Amino acid sequence: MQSYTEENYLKIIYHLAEKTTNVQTNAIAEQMQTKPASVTDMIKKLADKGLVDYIKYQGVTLTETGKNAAIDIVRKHRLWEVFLVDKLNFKWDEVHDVAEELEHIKSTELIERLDEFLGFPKADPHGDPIPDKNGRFAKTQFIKLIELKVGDTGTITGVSQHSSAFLKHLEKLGLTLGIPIKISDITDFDGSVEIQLADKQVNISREVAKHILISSNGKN
Amino acid sequence: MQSYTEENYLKIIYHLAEKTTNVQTNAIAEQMQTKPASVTDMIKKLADKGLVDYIKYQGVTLTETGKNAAIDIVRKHRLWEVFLVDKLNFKWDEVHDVAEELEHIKSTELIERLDEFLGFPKADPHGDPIPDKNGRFAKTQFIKLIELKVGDTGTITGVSQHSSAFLKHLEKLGLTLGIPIKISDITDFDGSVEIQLADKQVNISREVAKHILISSNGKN
DNA sequence: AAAAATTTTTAGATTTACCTAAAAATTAAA
DNA sequence: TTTAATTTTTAGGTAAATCTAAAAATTTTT
Ligand SMILES: [Mn+2]
Ligand SMILES: [Mn+2]
Ligand SMILES: [Mn+2]
Ligand SMILES: [Mn+2]
Repeated sequence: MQSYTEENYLKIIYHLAEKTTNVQTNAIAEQMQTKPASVTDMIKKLADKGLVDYIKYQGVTLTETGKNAAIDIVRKHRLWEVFLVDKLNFKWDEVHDVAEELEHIKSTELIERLDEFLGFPKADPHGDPIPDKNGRFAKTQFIKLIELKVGDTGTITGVSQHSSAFLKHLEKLGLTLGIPIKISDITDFDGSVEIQLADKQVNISREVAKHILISSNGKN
Repeated sequence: MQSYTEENYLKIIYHLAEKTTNVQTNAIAEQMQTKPASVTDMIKKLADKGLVDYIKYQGVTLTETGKNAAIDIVRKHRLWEVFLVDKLNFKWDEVHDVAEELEHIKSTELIERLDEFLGFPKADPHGDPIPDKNGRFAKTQFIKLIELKVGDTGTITGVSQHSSAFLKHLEKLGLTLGIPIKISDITDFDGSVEIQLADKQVNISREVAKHILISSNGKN
């Protein structure tokens, strides 16, 4: 059994490992909002427990055990987010912090029943996949909206930025999950993207377009 | 803001204060499953924070602030228990431990929405009253089943013992919340109580009868 | 391949919540 | 009202998770 803190380290290492194989001390420190020296201490502890492989100065990778533990926490986090949005009517920009706490509640029974209560959802309110109780989930192939060309169509199925400010912005524009879109223009001047929605057109900056994930209906 | 541990101390002091005015160090230690020396340490800390009044060797009492904090934790505990039973189909003997963890999740918004989602319940699965968001709740006047005389009738509305063993026992006998009962006999030999239910008679020991709470329909 | 910059680790402290053992105060018994 | 038993506190320490400052290793730049 891991401590609250150890669980947070595992989860953060897991997420960082989605981008780089060997996760660096400084990167962990930044995510954990702590100092590199503290990270080194914790890494040693996790290595002693067999949760990470660690070579001094070379960063860490999760062991199979460590990865499973991390995925379990991700599962809990995302299920709780679904609960908060679907059952308690939270907005998608309001759920992350509470889920950060709820994910540490230790009860397998609780999570299985919650999963059932929610109807075994496949994705959380931000479009991120929810691992099943065996830790399995489809590695979804999203395209970043910014990679689409004029005329391409698709459906918004995720975001790669979870800050409240960003999510509220999308909400205001009507760019929420499940919304079908078509790229109507890409501005020469600043590269901003004009998007055709069912009832209106909206213009978003490249920065915003980078963080919207699309399941493409095929290019044209 | 209190730590997880401080919250547990406050809650335990609150419950102990329902029986005695000045709560003793040893009593707290027993409930907290820790040593008296540790309790003294924590009491000093809580006193410094203005959550308890403390005179050396004289025990503690909660301040107004401390009491409010304690009631808030009790509220969360009981609401989560209702959630677990009503929504996730846990049995009344399975919810306490998980609620012990959930009660520490820090989000006023979460609890208010949960309360609403549950339909603003007035009592938890054990019949204990749930304080409203202002900390107010009716001080329910229960009679212990053991105090009833032959011929008295009433309804089971609470239990004063929350152990899984006890609750499972009651469940098996059909003695659950809301069940109307009538005392049909009190055995001379061992003082055990014979109870008439809608469809059957059951016999319970004095020890069990002590921990069943009845809202009386009046004596006869 | 040095020098410079960056990253990571070690060393030594701090804080929180514990602990044991022993001293002090209070309460109960003789 | 002494003595005995109980309760509570103090003193001194431990383990987990931090921190700062300084040393060591690695990487990047000249
Ligand atoms: Mn989240
Ligand atoms: Mn999410
Ligand atoms: Mn309970
Ligand atoms: Mn209860």
